[in-house]
Amino acid sequence: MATPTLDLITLRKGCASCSLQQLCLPAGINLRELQELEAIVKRKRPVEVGERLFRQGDRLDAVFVARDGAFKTVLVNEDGDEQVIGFHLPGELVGLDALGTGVHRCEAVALTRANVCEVPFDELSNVAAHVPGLQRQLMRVIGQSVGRDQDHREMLVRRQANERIALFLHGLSERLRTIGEPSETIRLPMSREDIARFLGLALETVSRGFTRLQEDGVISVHGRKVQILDVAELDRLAHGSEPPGDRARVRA
Amino acid sequence: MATPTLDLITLRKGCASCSLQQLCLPAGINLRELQELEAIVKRKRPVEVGERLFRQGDRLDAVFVARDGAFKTVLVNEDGDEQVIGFHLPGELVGLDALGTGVHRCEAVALTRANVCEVPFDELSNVAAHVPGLQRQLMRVIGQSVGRDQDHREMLVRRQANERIALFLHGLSERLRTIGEPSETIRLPMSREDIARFLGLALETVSRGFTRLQEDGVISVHGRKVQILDVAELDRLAHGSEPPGDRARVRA
DNA sequence: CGAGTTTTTGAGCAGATTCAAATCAAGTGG
DNA sequence: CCACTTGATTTGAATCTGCTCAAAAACTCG
Repeated sequence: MATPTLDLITLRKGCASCSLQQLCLPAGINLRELQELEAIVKRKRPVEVGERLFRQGDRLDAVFVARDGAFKTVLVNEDGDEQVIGFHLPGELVGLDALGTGVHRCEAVALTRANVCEVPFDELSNVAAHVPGLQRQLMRVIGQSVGRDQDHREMLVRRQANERIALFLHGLSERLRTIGEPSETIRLPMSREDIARFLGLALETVSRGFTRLQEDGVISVHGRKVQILDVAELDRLAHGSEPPGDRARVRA
Repeated sequence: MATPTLDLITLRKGCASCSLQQLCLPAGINLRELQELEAIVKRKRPVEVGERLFRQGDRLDAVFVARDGAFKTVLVNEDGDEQVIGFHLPGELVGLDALGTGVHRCEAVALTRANVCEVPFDELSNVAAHVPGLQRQLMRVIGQSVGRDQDHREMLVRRQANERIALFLHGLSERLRTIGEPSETIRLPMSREDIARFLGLALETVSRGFTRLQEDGVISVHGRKVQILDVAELDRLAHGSEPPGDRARVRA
């Protein structure tokens, strides 16, 4: 319901006019090079909720970027239960998990209806090989992806559920801001269960965490609609300053 | 105490005769290319325990590979306590964390006395740019590094301390095997505290976990000397099949 | 062999999990 | 338009795991 006209434009006009241009692969290359990149980018019909871009064990043949919508990448273990290893917002590459082995270790599932660009990996490598700007940018987006992985781990090592949740919301908000979306009034694309499986918590613990943050006046929650009321406080909680004791008042 | 003669050899003869050749950057390139790579590799004097290869905030100017010994990479937060984000065995690249921003997000600390190869990153990029085999291999080792990050996260999302510990030992053993070291009789290069900070647990919990595994006959522990007695069982625990109930016997 | 460090062990407690039930949101079909 | 179904989220109560603090035991290394 948010950006139907935009989609049409980007669909027609491609990278050059895409609002994500500065964040995505095209960043920092000139027009001629852009055309070369654009020649290999495929724009597919919208992906429906629950559809997969690739599955575990698939050979790496393309990387994907959502122009809108959101994805999760999950690891399904032999018992059939899934572990969420990442959420992907527009402009963030999906599929880099296969770089090492050439085979996907996880699968990418659409959390919302989404439009994606598909970039065949071999061709991307080829173009990158003789377009230094793209090479560099590719390295950069890979690096950013690694950075998000590290952020994830920073959440997971926190021992307090509330810290993990605060860090999660904080990080999500930051990422929304960098892609130019409202970062304080959020409609979460993922369920509580997804969040729980992402944070290594029980679903109920996530729910309680949200409630707790609401009681403390940090956010307001209505199902998946979350509003950040006190950015500074969320920040503080995320970076795990004081233990939740009542010393907070003393220090403040 | 383990490989002093080997060090001398690799020191003199370089990549071509290094036992890690097949795992490290040189894998899959021909002799001429190897010489080109070798020309930029610096081999430094041994690094002492506790020495750092780089610190948080340092610009990325080189990546490192240990020929022997071990490193940890840590993140030190504002409160001064450190989070261990990785352990690095011989042949595994250290320093890739800076790919995204060009600045190191973490610091690399020697856990043992170690010999390292230092590869200036710019020069590596240059050589890689016109040596496709190296380019590919670079991607591969980056990918492997990403893979190890994912393994780490797989540990961290586990909610049971014992599962995390089992997964840790299991993964370490596998990695030792791939570099051709004894994988079932291990001398851990890291302290319980390092492991705890790596797994997001209290140090005591790690210790108890080891003890528990020993009581169950899966491993035998004497301080840092660990012997894996029941590989299959460790595997099973790591992949978190049945909850520790007594159903195990029924299924067995 | 001692001093210092690392590891193990113990006891009590706080926080997260589990299981269960209630509430809420959003469709669907009458 | 409303009652009803279905799925998601929240809340409650009891249990259990892992944490903290404290002390003992085992290693390391001059």
